[in-house]
Amino acid sequence: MDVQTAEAAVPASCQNCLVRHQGICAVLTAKELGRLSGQSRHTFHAPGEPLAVESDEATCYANVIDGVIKLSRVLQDGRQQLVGLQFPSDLMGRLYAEENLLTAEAASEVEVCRMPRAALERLVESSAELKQRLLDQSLADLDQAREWMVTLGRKTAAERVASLLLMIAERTAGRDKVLKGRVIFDLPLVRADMADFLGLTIETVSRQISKLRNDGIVEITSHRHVEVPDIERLRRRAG
Amino acid sequence: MDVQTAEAAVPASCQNCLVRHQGICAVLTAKELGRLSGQSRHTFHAPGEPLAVESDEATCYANVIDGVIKLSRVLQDGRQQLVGLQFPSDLMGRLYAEENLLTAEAASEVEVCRMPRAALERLVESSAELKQRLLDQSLADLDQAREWMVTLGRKTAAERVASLLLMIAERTAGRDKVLKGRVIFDLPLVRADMADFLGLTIETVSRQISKLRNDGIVEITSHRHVEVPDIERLRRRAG
DNA sequence: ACCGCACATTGATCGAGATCAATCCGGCTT
DNA sequence: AAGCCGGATTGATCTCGATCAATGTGCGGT
Repeated sequence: MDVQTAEAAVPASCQNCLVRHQGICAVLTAKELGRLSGQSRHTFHAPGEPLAVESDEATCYANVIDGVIKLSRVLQDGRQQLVGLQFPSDLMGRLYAEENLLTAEAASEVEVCRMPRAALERLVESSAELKQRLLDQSLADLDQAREWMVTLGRKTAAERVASLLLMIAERTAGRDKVLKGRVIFDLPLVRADMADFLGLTIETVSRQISKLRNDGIVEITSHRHVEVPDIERLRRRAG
Repeated sequence: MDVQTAEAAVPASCQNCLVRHQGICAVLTAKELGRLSGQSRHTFHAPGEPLAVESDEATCYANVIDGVIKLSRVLQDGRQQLVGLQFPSDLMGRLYAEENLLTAEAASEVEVCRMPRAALERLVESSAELKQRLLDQSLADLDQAREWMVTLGRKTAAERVASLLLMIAERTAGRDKVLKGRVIFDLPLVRADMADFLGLTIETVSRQISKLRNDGIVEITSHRHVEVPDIERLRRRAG
């Protein structure tokens, strides 16, 4: 009964949310969820649409519901580097930052749940579990960022492209299909984004993908749809 | 009086510690410090000595007292990438990790204060301030790692070397001398380490340093000692 | 003072990936 | 169906940084 009443108290907007039981929402009580959802709004964004711009004032956090968001930094002369991707249930926004350190834009069609900075930060102060969750998340993000430093600093173009496909396959696994080693997914990124993530040019990314295709490591139809017959072979290519 | 008695309760080993009022120790009470110091031991390490090895069991955390520690990952074939540096008052060790994700080794002569994993983790559970400090630290580390992703992915060799000198100058400032724009410091890294941090070769690092010297951006005597007459000029070179 | 060794610099050449330049392809509009 | 347009592929050439190879330099030991 308790469970049912508690669940009944979950706000309607959260009831059938795709990430209700993932990410930060997983550790919130119905009451906390209620408080937060009162100040949150779901918004939808087309590919390329900016959700946050570097050095703008940071006004809100956003929980990713669906789609993929790319995080990037640009140098004065326009050179761009993607520094991370955010998948559903990831929280977008650097905790405690007064201004955005990164630019965030929709990579694919995206749905997010935006909430004001103060609302989340207050909740963090009152919920040790939430704070723990955020600590765990930032530690995992740090691990990932360092993993990419190795990719960017020491891997060849071929290994970089394989590493990216592998990373996306792994983060997507479960959401899409996996049949005894065969992984199927859709790339959330266009070639230019892949190049900006990997510190390469579009042409080099394209050539390396062609090579992977010729070698039977991946099967690609329609530029975005990827099938990996044997994920271990891909892993070996990733260095 | 309270302050004095509290301070008197600070364990002798912490009383004149160089980082007593920095890093995680800054937020600990005399009592907490006492509990922790009972299980801690100061150790000294020569350059090159490993303090933790990738994929070994993680047995302890270590607070850096003096010197610099390099964090790195190596690929199977021996290619190496430094993914971070730890300066005095930084805590070495990935929170909650059962095994080391990175190799840590002394870059210079190093003094650390080692404590068992369980001791620190228990303390984190009992001190919200400590947990907050660790959250702040991991967020800052994440910012830095992403900053380096830009350097590794999109900057030229010349910009990378300038970026590294700048970073070390900034993290060292205060510890060493700064006189109206002129920054003086000692490199904690040999050329090979710099190359592994920047995703370059020793030769390229050396050539770029020579170029900076010829252009009057830096003055270098004895390979390790660096003087930067105008830090802003260096910053412009860093892209 | 000399040697030896580790680290650093400098030079010559090579090659992976960038750049420049055509196509190519699939989805949309008219 | 034709035309267009953004993204992707493929090819030719160039360039930055890697690689290969000496040479230089400072420091500790004898």
